[in-house]
This record gives sequence, C-alpha cells and structure tokens, in this order.
Amino acid sequence: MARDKELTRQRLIEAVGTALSEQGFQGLGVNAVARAAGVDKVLIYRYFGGLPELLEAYGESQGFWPSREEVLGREVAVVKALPKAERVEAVLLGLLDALRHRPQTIEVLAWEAVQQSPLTQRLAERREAWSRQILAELFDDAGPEDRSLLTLASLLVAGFQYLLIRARRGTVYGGIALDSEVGWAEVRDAIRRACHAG
Amino acid sequence: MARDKELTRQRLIEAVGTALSEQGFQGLGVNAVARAAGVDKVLIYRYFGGLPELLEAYGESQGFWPSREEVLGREVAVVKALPKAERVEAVLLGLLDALRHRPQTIEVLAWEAVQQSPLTQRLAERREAWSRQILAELFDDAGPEDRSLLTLASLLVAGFQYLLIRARRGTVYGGIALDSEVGWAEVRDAIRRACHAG
DNA sequence: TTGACATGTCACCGGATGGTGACTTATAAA
DNA sequence: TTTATAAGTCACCATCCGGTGACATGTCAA
Repeated sequence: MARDKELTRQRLIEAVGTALSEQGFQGLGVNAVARAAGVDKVLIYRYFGGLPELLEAYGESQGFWPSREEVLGREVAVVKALPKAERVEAVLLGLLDALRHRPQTIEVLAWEAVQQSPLTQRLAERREAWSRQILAELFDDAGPEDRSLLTLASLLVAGFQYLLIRARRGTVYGGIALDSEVGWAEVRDAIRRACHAG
Repeated sequence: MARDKELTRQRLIEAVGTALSEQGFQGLGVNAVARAAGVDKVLIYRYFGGLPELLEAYGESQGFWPSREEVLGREVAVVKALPKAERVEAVLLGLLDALRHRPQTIEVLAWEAVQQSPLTQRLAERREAWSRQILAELFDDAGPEDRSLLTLASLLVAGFQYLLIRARRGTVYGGIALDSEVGWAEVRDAIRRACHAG
C-alpha cells in the first residue's frame, strides 16, 4: 500500500459511501468501513479520531442536500415570479426528483428518522436550515395566511420522503407502486393536486 | 420462579413490548427480551422456536392497527354517507389521532421503514390489507376519477406517519413543532386543506 | 414412595463488534 | 549512510450477540 496519508483519508471517506450503499446504515461500523476501504481500521482512529468524526467528514464531503438550482431546474428569480401555489409545486416536484437520484441521501434520511446521533442531529439541523432558507428566499412575500400552505408543503415532503425510504426495499405502499414509474407519476399528480388546494 | 409455562409465555410476549418501548427496535434481541421478562433466554427458543416467532406472537397479541371504528369514531354507515372528500378527511384525522396514542405501533412503523425482516414484511402486508379493506368498505363507489384523491390520501398518511416517527426523538421538522399540540393542530389543518383539493 | 417428565437455571461456544498497544517499514532529512 | 518519524500492519482485549447442551428441580401419575 502506497504511503499517502491524504489518499488513505479519501479512501476512508469514500468507503463510508460504499458501505452505506451496500449494507445501509445498520451495518455501518469501524470494521465494515475499514474493510470497504481496504485499510486497517486503526487508521480511522489515527486520522479522524473515531467513526463519528469520519462520518462527519463524509457528510461535509458530499452534496447531500441538492442545491436550490438543482431543485428548481431554472433561475430562482423565474420561479419567484410564479403564484405561490406554483412555487410550492415547483419546489416539491423538483425536490422529489432530486432525491430520487440520491440513494445515499435517502439512506441517511432513513437513518436520521430512526436514530438520534450527533451526526444525524447535525444533518437534521442542516436540513432545517435549508428549508428555512428556501422559505426566506422564495416566499419572502408570504404572510400568516400562507402558513397552512407551507405546512401542507412540509407534510407532503415528509410524505414522499417516507415513500422514498420505503421504496428502498418495499414495493408498494397504500396502493402506490413504489417500484414503477407509474406509481411515482401518481405521486406527482397527487402533489400537484394538493398544492392547488385551499 | 413459579413453574407456569403459560404465564412465562405471556411474560415474554409482554417483555417484547417493554423492550420495544425502552430501547426501540434497535436493541431488540434475545438477550434484551429475556432480561426484560426476568426469564432465561433459552425459554424463547423452547416456547417459540426463536425470536422471530416470539415477535410474531407479540404482533398477533396486540391491536397494533386501530380498528375501523376507533379510527372513524362513529358508525361506518354514517361516514359512508358523507361526500368523498369528507370521508377521506375523517379517515386521515382519525388515523392520525389513533396512531398518536400508540407509541409501540409507531416504533414498529419506524422499524418497518428501515429493515426488511419476515416480521416487518408481514406487518407491512397486514397494513396494506387494512388499507385495501378501508377502501373497499368506505369507497366502494369510487371510480377511476377518484384515483388521484386516494393517492393523495396515501401520501398524506405517509407524511404524518413520517412525522410521528421523527417526533419520537426530534422536535421540529420543516418548521412544524412536533413536540407541541400547536404543531399537530397545524398538521390537521393541512390535512383538511389537502382533502378538499381538486 | 418412586420415577418420569416438564419447567427453569447455568455455563459455555463461536463470531462480530469497538478499541488499543506493539510492531514493521517506507520516506526523507541530516 | 544513518536515523527519526510518519504510515501502515498485526495481534489482542473486553463485550455483546445468538444459540445450545448439560444440569437442577418442581409436579404429577403410577
């Protein structure tokens, strides 16, 4: 093995991602990550201090949460000119699409949902900050009367995040086929319908 | 220890519930359950065959999923006379309320979301059957044009189930205060709003 | 009273885990 | 060329896990 500390660090960070993809967060331990990196586990302690710090480095290294541009698919200013219901719809549909292409993020979301660790807590805080920022940027003209619409938006996000989590292994939920494009098209329709409520 | 096989069986089954409440499904193992029951773990193998069968017995023993009457809070026939949107609203709000009082069911839902085991698979199938039955009983007059409404209903159920899972340890999600009655009142409002969409 | 059987206890196994100390060896400065 | 130190290897620890075989003892029928 070449003696390159920085390369080994990188290998370890990437190994977190592969271990996460292959075994899920359940099997995520010092031994598994070291094995995936092809490196001795003691280096995790030497280079990062421990598994939590390595996971943190992994979290920092990735664009876990999609950028606003990726979610919206167009300039922020363009979306901002739309009616509020359309804006919400654009954010929700864009976010759904972005997350569907991020299996590791979904894995972490599942993790976050069931376990409370320093890492998942930090990730949760970051997501809260992300949603606050979206709110401030896209809905700075929202008043108290829009509170219900924004809560509905959060509820819908929670809904399809849950569906994404279940889709990792399950095939159907509440009659929705999670393993087919048809099912997800229905979900998008339902989101559109809900956005224009009230 | 009294030599009463049936009592010991019952103790073990109840111990699953207490272990589930105290440590969550993560720490649910042969040793933990036996410890909680104050009984030797070998009896799990003798009386049930193994942990999966014991968990199955626990699943059978409890009213995990609320009955239709508990959800609706009134006679099925009465609800059936309502317009479709009102019917969906009644089911969703009733289900949310029923689940909020079932911490162990929520724990199992969280489990089900992240792990695929024979038990969680059976529980998932049972829930699917439950929702199909609700559909057949309350919405036998639904046509293809109602498909979108029912998908939205499933999405909303997914949403508040996810919120219930996160509320076990988290305090806020997407701006919704999960640890306060105010937050849940907002969720109920959002559900009502969504039900009358389209 | 005796003996058979069911109930329950205990000690142990192999394997995986997180974690650490002692070792080898490549590299690079003196 | 020598030598100090960083990079990487290896063996081992305690602990927990699921699982099992051998044993003790209460109960009840013969």
